[in-house]
Amino acid sequence: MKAIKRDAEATKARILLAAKKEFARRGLGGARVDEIAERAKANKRMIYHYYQSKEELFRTVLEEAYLDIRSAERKLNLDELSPTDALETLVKFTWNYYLKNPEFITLVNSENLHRARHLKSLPKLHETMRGLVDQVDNILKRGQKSGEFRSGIDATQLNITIAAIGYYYLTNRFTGSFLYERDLMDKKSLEERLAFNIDTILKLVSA
Amino acid sequence: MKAIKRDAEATKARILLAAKKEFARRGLGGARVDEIAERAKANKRMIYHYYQSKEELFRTVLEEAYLDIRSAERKLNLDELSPTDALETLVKFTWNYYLKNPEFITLVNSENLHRARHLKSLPKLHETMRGLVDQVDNILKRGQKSGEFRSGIDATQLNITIAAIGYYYLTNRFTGSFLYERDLMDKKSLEERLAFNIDTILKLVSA
DNA sequence: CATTTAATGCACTAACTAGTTACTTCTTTA
DNA sequence: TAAAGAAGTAACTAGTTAGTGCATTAAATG
Repeated sequence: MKAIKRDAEATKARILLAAKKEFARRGLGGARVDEIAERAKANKRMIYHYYQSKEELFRTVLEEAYLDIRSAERKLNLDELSPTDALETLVKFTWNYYLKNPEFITLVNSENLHRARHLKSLPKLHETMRGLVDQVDNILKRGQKSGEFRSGIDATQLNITIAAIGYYYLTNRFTGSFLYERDLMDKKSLEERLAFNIDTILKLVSA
Repeated sequence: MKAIKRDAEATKARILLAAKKEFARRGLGGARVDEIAERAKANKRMIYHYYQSKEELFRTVLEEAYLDIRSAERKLNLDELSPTDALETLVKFTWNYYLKNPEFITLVNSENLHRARHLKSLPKLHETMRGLVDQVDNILKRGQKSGEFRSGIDATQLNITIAAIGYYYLTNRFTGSFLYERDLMDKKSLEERLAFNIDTILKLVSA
């Protein structure tokens, strides 16, 4: 039975969600602890009670973000699809995940600005990541066997490329929309980009 | 004849260079004006004398950065090369520019975190950018005519993709090296990535 | 050489920010 | 039901940071 006025778990979760939004909006350096407290409808003291420091809170947010995207990825069950379908599904998924979770991109950018300092204390993520590369490697091998794909494609490079063509477009949507003088985020542009990305990847692997 | 102890131009330039480095290292929010002054071996008062505010200084740094990459791009004289060579040259150039000027990437990231707020007061950049897209469009048209390239390729999408496959790899080099458990920045990895990128683009356009 | 103009330096402030202290209020359980 | 422990609050601190006022010094000009 949950308490109404006092619920540690709920408060902790509210803080985490608020932190995710604030870190995504302003980056680690730009985020304000007071702002996170206000968004979470919690007292600032509670943040330090549950998460010790701003950096530790960031670390937790980052870990959650990576675990979430990888967990969603696993649910795709790519092994059950044909190699070509599997790859197309992965490209679509990656694109849509970035689109629906824009905070993921900002968090990763922020972490890279800090030279992956926080990630380094999260060794659990290695394994999760290895799984993804193995999965893509598997698709590639199946595709080669069936004659759909050419041989000699590096799974890590392909993975990076699939992420890159979506990530870059979305992370640079503001400067991009300005410089190319078109709204990169309207419905038509987004559909066009996704189609282009699928094309890029399929042409890259095809025999 | 240049003054020795007082040289407005030199001081101004030193401040700009120092600001570029500091903004690239920490982002707009994380950069410290005192640090810029120290790096520039100038008094903080001089920064405000020449650039009015931290944001105005950032704006200037950003404008310089965009003008510099576009100016370097123009020097490639892509129109004098065969379509395939021109495209390969552009992919190589983009990659090497990012590699040698890592601050460009960080500045762009920072500007996107701020929703391209500063860029919006720099209308001059539009024209410079239009030139680039036209140039790539020209290469595409020549390639289609010669039968090397397929038709129906959007120049803006291609441009974005050429930037994306290099940019993503390099901006995420810290998280990437950690997650993929390999040093993405050692000589061999960099060469491998460039080769993969050239391959990706050429397969994308080929007839 | 004298006067003006621009460059430079020091010391300051007003606002902000991560983190803490000291306290109150609620919930659980022996 | 009393006591202990956990959840929550408000006000504060110590340090930092962008931006300035004002005096000084060097170069330009007539």
